Amino acid sequence: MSVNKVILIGNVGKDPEIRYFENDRAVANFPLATTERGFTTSSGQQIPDRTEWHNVVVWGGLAKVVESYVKKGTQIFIEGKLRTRSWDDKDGNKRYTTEVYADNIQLLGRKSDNPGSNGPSNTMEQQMPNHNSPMNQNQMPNTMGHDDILGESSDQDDLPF
Amino acid sequence: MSVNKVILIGNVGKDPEIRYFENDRAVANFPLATTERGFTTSSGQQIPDRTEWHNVVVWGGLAKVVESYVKKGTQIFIEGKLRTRSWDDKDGNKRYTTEVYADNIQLLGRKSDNPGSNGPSNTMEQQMPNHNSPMNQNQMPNTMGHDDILGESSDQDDLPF
Amino acid sequence: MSVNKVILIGNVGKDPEIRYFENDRAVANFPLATTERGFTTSSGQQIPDRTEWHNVVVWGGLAKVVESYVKKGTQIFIEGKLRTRSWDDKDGNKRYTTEVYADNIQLLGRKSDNPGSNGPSNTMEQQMPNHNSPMNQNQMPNTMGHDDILGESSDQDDLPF
Amino acid sequence: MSVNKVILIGNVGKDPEIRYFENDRAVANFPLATTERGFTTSSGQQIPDRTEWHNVVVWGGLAKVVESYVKKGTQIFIEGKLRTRSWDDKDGNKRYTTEVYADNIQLLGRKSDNPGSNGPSNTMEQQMPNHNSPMNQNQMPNTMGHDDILGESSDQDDLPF
DNA sequence: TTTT
DNA sequence: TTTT
Repeated sequence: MSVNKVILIGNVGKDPEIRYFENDRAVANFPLATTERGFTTSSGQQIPDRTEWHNVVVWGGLAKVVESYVKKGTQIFIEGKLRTRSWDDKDGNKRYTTEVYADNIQLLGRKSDNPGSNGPSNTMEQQMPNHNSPMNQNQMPNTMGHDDILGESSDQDDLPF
Repeated sequence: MSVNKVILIGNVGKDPEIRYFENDRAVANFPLATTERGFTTSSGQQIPDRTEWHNVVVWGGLAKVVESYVKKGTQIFIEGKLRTRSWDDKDGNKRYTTEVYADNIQLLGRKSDNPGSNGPSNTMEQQMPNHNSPMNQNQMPNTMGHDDILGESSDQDDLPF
Repeated sequence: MSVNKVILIGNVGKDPEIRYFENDRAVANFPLATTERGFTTSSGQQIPDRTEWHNVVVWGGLAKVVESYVKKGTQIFIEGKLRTRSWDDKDGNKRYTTEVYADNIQLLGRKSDNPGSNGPSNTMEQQMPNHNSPMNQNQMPNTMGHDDILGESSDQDDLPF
Repeated sequence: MSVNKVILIGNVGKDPEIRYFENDRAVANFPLATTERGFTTSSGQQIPDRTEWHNVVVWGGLAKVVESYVKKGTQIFIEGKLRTRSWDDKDGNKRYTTEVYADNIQLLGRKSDNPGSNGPSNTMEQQMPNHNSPMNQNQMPNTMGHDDILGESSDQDDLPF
């Protein structure tokens, strides 16, 4: 009776952080930026570009692939779902963080961008969606303090799209 | 260079709140629940259902349609994008809230579910209507030659979902 | 490097046809109608509603659930992928049919629509995407001759969406 | 009451064909390939890669952007809808062709992949620009406080995808 | 007919 | 706070 789906294409803001748990279970976290192009309204008002940052979480085997192949700057496609978890801040206040749990990741860019293409021919898709373990709930709040600026990316700013 | 898309099907948690601004611009807010079915792991662990709550925001003409036709309990499809905004709490701490800005909403279920359904034939989409040129219409009158009647569908009535 | 995704919400045009193979593998086929609302152009031209028919194919365990719970008239959400297969018509000409291979189906409508809700609490999602078996390629062309009319559905036609 | 959505990421198979009509209306057509990775089944059977070809149709202003920036080999993201049209072949038989009508296209890959990239900063979307009210902008200047630079990303260069 |  |  329900659908909860997120589809993103953007650039990874910093190298993913990977943590391993006792049972060799892994989780990767990284910020992803999507940028909406600005425009000029009919009344002449300039609306600037707007960058949105998404907290991406990846579990299991897919996290290990992320560890190997996703880095700061990588352009990726993500399919996943939204999840908001709560945690207590240092003042004892309840805080909420919304994350994108990815179950499919595609690295974008052409072959010529990826000279060292000798890794696994992996579609990076999870066979079994991870349900929320209790451990999951207890985790620290993450990836809320990125220190990247995507605005300066003159590398991509003169693309027409 | 970017995609930021959310697709949800769920149930509205409470009647939408609508606010109007000076220029007759409207915004609607409501919570939407999506529920993931629980399951039993291979090791026998019971994973319960998990409900996710999404903060939905709707601007402009679509907000007015929401005001008329969406209410607590309504099952809807939403297409939109993620946006995280910050605000300062009473202790001066920066807080973040992630919302889903809807630009397409579809009411689901049968007519009998939607009592107030006498309004405009509105696709509830914030877009230019698509490219139905006359030529297009002529090429494809009714593409595959169906001649049934899909009305009075009391036949959904023994479905388990 | 690739994404091939289809998302549909529509009404099933006729009862699904289910076929079973030797290894208890099942496949279900049915037509699904999506209807785009007509509108009036700025120049006053009337653009009528337009119904699109999709050939939906469902494999494996999901096909069995379809057999039990999907019927003519059912409103469903489908997530799947596009696949075009070829076959030879009686004159020896190569023909092509594009189908939507569903890997997630959600039945829509409210509880009150589904009084007999005693079936499996099934999210109707395939764990393993079906790849194309040779048998698959040899199948007969299907679901191209529906005999339903969705246009007469006065049951849904006065909905505002 | 309906949703008809297609999301593709793939490679353009040949240079788009553009046709112009009397009223300066344009349409672009091109094939797009998506490739599903092969795999080995649990019983040891080798399933090869499988490439799917999609007929993409683009109308209006977006067609002109396609003319300028999309060519054979380009990796693109497409959002659109399915449409099946019929035509009569030379033997008078009715034939059907399913096409993807694109209403949003994003060029993927880095600038260096897109030599002719000196055109308009165009999001290639057939929609009204979204609801960036000034208020919106003021509420969320740069939401999460990043201060990195994501440019000169030569760091994609050893990815296997 | 693309791409990896 | 919804729904099944």
